[in-house]
Amino acid sequence: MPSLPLAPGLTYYPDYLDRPAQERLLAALREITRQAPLFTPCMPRTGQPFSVRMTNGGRLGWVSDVNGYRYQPTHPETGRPWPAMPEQVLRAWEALSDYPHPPDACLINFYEPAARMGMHQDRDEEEFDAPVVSLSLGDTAVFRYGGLERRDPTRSVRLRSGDAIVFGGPARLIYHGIDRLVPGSSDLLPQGGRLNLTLRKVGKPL
DNA sequence: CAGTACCA
DNA sequence: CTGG
Repeated sequence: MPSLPLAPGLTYYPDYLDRPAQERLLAALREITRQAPLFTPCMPRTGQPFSVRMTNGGRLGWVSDVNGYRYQPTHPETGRPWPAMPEQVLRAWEALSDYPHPPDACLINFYEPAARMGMHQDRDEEEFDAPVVSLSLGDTAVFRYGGLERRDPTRSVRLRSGDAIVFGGPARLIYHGIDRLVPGSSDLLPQGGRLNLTLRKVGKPL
């Protein structure tokens, strides 16, 4: 499996999923969004909505509302438990994470063509020994990454449908975000847009 | 215990 | 970029 180090601990796997695998994963995600509809998260304190909508699979899901960021076992609107993670996603974690326990959470972010994600760190977990594994589906995204401090210099790379990226070791807590999508860059999603899955181990293993 | 994946 |  070809891979490129973008920075120490940050590894890029171009074309990790071939087209048939992307289509199978998309079908599984449609089933998840049927059980657990996309919701619009908002910023703590201000209530400013995100331009990205999200849902989750797995034991825990990441949510954000006026009260803050957290992981919780149920959907914020339906109150039901999150659907199971797709089998494919577990296989990707086993292949890419080099971590001996399964992930607790699969955050599913849906980007409409104009959606963005500001620079942030994934630091709401307890277990930073486990990496974060990210899978991209649909339109190409301009992904920006920096260092452990907000002011550190940044670089960008385009993430295309089927690409994977792993944030591990010294890159586990780097700042990263999505500047924009490249319109019309994929025909996987009929209406355009992008799905991003991030797999995380939230709690310390028993 | 505080912490802004937002915006200005 | 920083602060709210």
